[in-house]
Amino acid sequence: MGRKQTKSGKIRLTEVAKLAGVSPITASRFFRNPEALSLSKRERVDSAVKELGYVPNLAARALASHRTEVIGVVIPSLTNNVFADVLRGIYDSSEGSRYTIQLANTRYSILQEEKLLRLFRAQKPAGLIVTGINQTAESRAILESMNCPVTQIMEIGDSPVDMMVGFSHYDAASAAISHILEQGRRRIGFLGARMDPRVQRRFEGYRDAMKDASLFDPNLIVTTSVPTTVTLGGTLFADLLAQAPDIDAVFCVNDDLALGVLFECQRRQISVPGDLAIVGFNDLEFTASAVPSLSSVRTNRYEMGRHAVTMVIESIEGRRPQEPILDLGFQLMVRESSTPQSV
Amino acid sequence: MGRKQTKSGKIRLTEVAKLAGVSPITASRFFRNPEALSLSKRERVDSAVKELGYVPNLAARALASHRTEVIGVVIPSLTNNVFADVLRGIYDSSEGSRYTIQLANTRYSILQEEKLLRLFRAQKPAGLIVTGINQTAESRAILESMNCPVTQIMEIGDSPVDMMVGFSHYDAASAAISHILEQGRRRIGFLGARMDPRVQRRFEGYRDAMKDASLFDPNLIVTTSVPTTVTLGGTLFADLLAQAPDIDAVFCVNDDLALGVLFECQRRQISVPGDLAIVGFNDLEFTASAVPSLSSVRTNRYEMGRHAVTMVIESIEGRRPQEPILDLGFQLMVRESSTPQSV
DNA sequence: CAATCCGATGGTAGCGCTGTCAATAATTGT
DNA sequence: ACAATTATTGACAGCGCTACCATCGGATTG
Repeated sequence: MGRKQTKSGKIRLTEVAKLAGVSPITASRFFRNPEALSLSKRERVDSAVKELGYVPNLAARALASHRTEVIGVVIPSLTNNVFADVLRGIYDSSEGSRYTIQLANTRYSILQEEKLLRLFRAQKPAGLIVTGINQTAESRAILESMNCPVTQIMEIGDSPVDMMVGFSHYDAASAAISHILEQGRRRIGFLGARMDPRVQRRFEGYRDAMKDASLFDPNLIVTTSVPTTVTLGGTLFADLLAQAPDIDAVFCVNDDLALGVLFECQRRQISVPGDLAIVGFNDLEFTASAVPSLSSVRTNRYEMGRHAVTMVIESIEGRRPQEPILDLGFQLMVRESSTPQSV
Repeated sequence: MGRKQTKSGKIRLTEVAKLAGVSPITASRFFRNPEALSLSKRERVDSAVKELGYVPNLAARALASHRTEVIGVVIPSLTNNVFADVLRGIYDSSEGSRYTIQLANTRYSILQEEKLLRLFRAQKPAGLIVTGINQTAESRAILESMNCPVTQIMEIGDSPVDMMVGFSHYDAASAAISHILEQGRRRIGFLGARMDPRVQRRFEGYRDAMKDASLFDPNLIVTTSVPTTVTLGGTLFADLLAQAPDIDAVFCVNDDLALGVLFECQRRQISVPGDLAIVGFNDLEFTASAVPSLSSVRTNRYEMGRHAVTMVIESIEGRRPQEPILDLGFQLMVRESSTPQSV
């Protein structure tokens, strides 16, 4: 003790080992499996590490061990608020751990996804988190050939590549429609933008719920492949009104569209919920303070991110979760926009 | 040609070199500096790479070269829409390049920032992008000791660590206030949440503009350190009304707050812009379709991300930009919420 | 035509760490 | 007390690539 690192040379594991009076390999084990060391050596290495301010060289570690401590995350969009929340959960959960998050963005392109997955496979990540359950056959094959835990997020289905965290978009949409029907509304419009597989599932939930009630009508439906915005909500709603002027409710596949509809109603002096009920999806923060407050379906996105990372890490470290499929469910948030006016 | 890789062994650079009939080091140069190869060898290596499906081992490369191809990005928040746009620019710009983005989130903690910077320094990134210009002395020292290009984003100032891309929050806020004053409003409230350095600068812009007009009054100011939300906008506005019932305008440090104010006005039947003008900041998408549409200050966030990456990469590759400071400016978006009612 | 230079190529020697397996010390059962 | 077993520890080799020279042929020059 009392020695200082003054030489120009950087500190390698060897230096730490020398100072601690152990072999390099023992020092190495200190990081990977400290329990395997005797208490005395562990303490000696520990203080040597601190004294020298040693930082492991990750490249060398990866090269020697044929492993990395990277968890790959593949999401389709960075713009979408929804993924921001998931990402926050992912980064928060990874923080305490030794693992690093490597983010990749497919921009909703299937080809891009395949490319990215191939890239990830080449880098041998410790784990992988991918969005959705509708990978192409090719992508799925890559995922299955990947020699690491994989968690699919955002939705759940029958045949996970490995693990899944999400909820049923179909059920969530059905629940929303049931709620609107219970309010006595009959002409329920559907507004959808960027019809990715999950939005598609919400549509199916809507469609089947309407069919079950014998209220299905193609005129009630307006969709587009354009990315979602608040402004788009207004535009689509205008289209919907043109197609079906007698609607008394609208189900929007996300809250941005719902807000756009609300604004458009204000513009056209359509009373909400008097003339029209609105229900959104995702329960973004603003829904609660809109006037009238917007009903929505709460999805546990932050938790989804957290769980996904936790499951992957546990799995990497040999504690694979009992249940590979985790259903985080949803909560219907009934607010003013879909209930009788209380004034 | 016509040979197939069937052996179990993975493809290393050596295999590529053998197939191409060159030495490994020449094959290596093919990736780093193809111009240095003769055309014939370049073609031979190229086809060997393709035939074998060779993928470089990045860990080995990093270990041997003492460099990585990672650009670190340090941002204070993942929740904030503003950073989502910047990130999109960053990821989009990095995509074509050989560089990988490594994202880290300080959650607005100075200590966390120092920790992350230290971590990055240890990993020798090829470049670094950090948020803001108010690093602690310690952080700044780390940045300066970092042996790579560094770009500070979101705002600009006098003494860049290396490079900067951003705009003047002070000027942007001043411009917003001037505009409101031009509308004949005199009692202009200030609403601020999470007073980070940039928000602080906007405040100063507001304060000085008000002082210049001899209209400054502490009662017009409501701020909090709580993270910003739409709901919070309503709450702060209620506080402001209690403090200064005679206000005729509000400048909000971001659009979420502005939307919250708008909703609160709807709730209280305060006419906008009749009784109250509202101006937000950032020009998020929804401002244009709100009723009334919300005036705001457009900031070029996506471009900021793009430029930051480009500047860093150019700099890494020896083409350092002439001007280390890039001012992306802002645009005052004047909309209904701050102009005379046109009805 | 020799002296010089330059562009293209290759040989050697690691980068810093960990996998494998052998060696040694500590512990246990009978 | 002694063999058998289990915890600790270490030696060695090598992961896949590139830095650093050395080399070599050919173009340039006077």
